[in-house]
Amino acid sequence: MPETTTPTTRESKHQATALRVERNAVRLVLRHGFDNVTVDMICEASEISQRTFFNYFKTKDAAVIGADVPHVDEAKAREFISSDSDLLAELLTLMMTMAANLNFDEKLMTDRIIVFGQNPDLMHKQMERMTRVTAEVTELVYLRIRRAAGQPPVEQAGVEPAVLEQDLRDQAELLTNAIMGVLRFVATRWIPTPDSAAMPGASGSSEGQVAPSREQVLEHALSLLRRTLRTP
Amino acid sequence: MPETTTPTTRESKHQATALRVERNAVRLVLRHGFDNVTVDMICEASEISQRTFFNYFKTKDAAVIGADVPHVDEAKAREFISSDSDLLAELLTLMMTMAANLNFDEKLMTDRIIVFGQNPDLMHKQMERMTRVTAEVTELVYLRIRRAAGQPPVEQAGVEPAVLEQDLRDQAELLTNAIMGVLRFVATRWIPTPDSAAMPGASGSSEGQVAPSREQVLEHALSLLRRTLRTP
DNA sequence: TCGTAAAGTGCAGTAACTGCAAAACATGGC
DNA sequence: GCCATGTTTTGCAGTTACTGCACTTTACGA
Repeated sequence: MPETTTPTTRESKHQATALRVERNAVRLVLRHGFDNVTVDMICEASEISQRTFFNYFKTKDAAVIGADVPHVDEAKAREFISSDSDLLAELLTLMMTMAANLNFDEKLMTDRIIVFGQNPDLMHKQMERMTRVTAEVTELVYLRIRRAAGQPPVEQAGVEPAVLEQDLRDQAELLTNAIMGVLRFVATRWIPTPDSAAMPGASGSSEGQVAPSREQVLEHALSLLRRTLRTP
Repeated sequence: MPETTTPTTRESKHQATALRVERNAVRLVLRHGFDNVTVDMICEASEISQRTFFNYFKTKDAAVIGADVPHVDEAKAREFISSDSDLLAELLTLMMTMAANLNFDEKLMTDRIIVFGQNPDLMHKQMERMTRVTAEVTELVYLRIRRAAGQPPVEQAGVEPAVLEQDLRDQAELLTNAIMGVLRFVATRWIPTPDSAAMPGASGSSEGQVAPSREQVLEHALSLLRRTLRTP
């Protein structure tokens, strides 16, 4: 029962193949559109059999939007829970860092975002994935607002601590879901403008502002959100 | 070119068949689970050929979640735009009336909701459908908040009315997306409790509150939302 | 009652996906 | 270097959702 064998060949080869397939998938979809790309095409380009493809990815979608499921980073989670500044901003940031995952392949990531822009269905799939971790995020929000409410879990005067707690849970879930919507909004603004993708240089539009950075978009969305909430 | 012919036989027969298929689809899915129900099974139960099935419904999903796409009612839209009371509440109500559509078959509707509860994928599909009308709703919200802001479309002092208008559009879109999240939350609470579905009478749980009505759930969500927004 | 257009159907084909069992391969012990 | 062993890859056959096309049946208006 050899524990940590050579930490490489087996696993790294697997990862290399997965990455190659994902790249080919995204490239092909970018060129021909999702519906016009068959699994066989991706397989041929990646030099694997169809059966192997489905060993790597559960669905055709998965190859295009990426195999790795969004998840919450431990450290960030702790930081989030114990912070006391802007809840909305920090929650939104947290969820964005989940979406843009560990993948350090910059090209692949931006290409993917473009694909999302061109193919709403895939964007939905991605959002659907996000909702799979909703429960986790909700838990984090709950822990934070409970702490902020200054309540040790079940210590309360009267007869109904359970009710109050449930209310906090509901609030957490509600907030998480709402922020998910905001995230969707942010995502749409985040997609590279068709112009900027085509022409890095000035093509005719006056401003040199190539494509809004994540931070810019997020900041804009937040200020907008705050203003919106203040109005009614 | 006869305009309004007999308003019945042709069309009503079509609707009757569609309804029959939907009922069978929901019934079968409820009994066996979505993945264990084939289109052929639905066809056999409904006494139509598979080819006809796909003439009625684009996908297997469509038969289960219903053929009719959510849409905004003209009258309600106008009412919404010109109202000045609680924006959040009215927007949420508007979207809920979209989801629960014209179908007057009570049984079918509740069964469907149960199906949604048992099969998250279908719930997602339904939400995805909702997002298809996001643009429309956004437009309504925009019209309302623009009116509330007291701005006739493009009449403004300085050089940047376009910017202000775009900001209002962004606000509308953001709000719509966020409310969609709230709607999702409401939906989860809306699903009949497994208990109440099984046993109408008292089975052991103390309260006689069988299942929260739509109004109750909505009211709860709204009060929760308001409290949540006041806190941070 | 008949002609026409619409609705329903059979059939053949494509594409995503699954299970199974054989083949190819990598790895560690000798 | 070579063999035993477990893992990965693959081929193959089958299922299911879905589509286009051509043909039959049906409903409707004249």
